[in-house]
Amino acid sequence: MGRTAEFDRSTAVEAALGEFWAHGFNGTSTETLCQATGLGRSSLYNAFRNKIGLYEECMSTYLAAADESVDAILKRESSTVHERVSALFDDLIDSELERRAAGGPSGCFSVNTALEAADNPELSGPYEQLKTNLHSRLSVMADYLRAGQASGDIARTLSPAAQAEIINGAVVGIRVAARVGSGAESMRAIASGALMVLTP
Amino acid sequence: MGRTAEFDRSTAVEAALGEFWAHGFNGTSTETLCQATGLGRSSLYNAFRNKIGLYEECMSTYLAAADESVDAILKRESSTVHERVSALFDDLIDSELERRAAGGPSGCFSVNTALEAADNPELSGPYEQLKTNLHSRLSVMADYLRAGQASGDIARTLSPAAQAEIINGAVVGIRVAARVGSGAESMRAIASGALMVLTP
DNA sequence: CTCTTTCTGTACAGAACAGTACAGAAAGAA
DNA sequence: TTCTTTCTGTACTGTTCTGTACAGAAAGAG
Repeated sequence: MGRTAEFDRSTAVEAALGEFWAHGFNGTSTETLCQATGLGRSSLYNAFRNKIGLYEECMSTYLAAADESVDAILKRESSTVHERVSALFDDLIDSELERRAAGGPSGCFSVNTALEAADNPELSGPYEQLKTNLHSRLSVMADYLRAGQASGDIARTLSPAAQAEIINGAVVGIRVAARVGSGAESMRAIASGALMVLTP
Repeated sequence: MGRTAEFDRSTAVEAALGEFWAHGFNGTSTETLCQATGLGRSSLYNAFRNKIGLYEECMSTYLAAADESVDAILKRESSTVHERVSALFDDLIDSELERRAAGGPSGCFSVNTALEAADNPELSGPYEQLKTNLHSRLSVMADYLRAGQASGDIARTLSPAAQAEIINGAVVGIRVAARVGSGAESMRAIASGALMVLTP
């Protein structure tokens, strides 16, 4: 059976994610990753193949957690569709503020990756991961809004697909604002703009 | 007086900007910058001090051009405030599509920098440049919208400052969408959302 | 022309980088 | 115990990186 690993894989991935999130792929050295995870070089390369392999696992972990957090809010009972989308923004803004207060990285790991990976063939793997996730998220949101329009919770001024794009755009706007150190009011303003479009 | 330089400074900066824009600061080597600008290492370091010096000059150039382009549209006579903001989005989306068609870098150099520089002390110079520019842009836009509210062109539902944040958020959303390869409809949807908030 | 200054090309120094080789340690299997 | 497998630490390889040294080329000043 062989010697058992001394580290916890998901803890290591979480630590590596923190570094990649803050400093990007090119801005994070393998030495830094060893220190952050507590792993030696051999263990790190043995477990994740190489730097890109580790990055891809960080991305998967991040996307899965993000999806789950959104789903949890959207599936809440006893509230209207509009209220749940509003709760989504509240949750997003709260988590940004908490992460900032805790000294963690601001903004969104997948937006960071999107910008860094767009013209970097080495990162085409994560870039495709991310685009696939974006499309599925937009389509889930559009379906959700379509139901909201049918039930009268959501304005019918624009198509569900367009509204989904607007929500996603606002989420991106808020995360970038967080990254440049904007205050809570700025983020809340963006959220309120998107919500106005949904209000019947 | 000494030997005259064989290269044109602003042409070189433009070429370097293209590389930084596409691949980021960490993703662009000085060797690549030499090739893109056509300068030898000595000339490059002699003219711009170091990699960061060149980057800062790219940033200044980019921000000046962006400011000028926005100002030109906002100062147009013979149209309402609402129409000019709408023209701003049209121009933004057109330029993204054109740049994409021309094989140039998508998205926004300053948003890219914002995300890469946020936790990178080496890039604190450009990061501050960028934040200063953002604040001045928001304040100019808010003043502009305040006048629009007074003249009845712009809805009074939200404060001019909040509306300025919403417009800026939408611009960021559109630029990030462009970076991940989204189509024109996606970008236009985001623009239409922001414009709805401004419509009286 | 000659002198001084500035630019340019080559070649290089020193550091940081991603990834690997290998020996030894740990742990279950037989 | 002994064997086999897997993990871990150290040391290293070759590459790439930013920045510099220096000699020579160009161009105006006197």
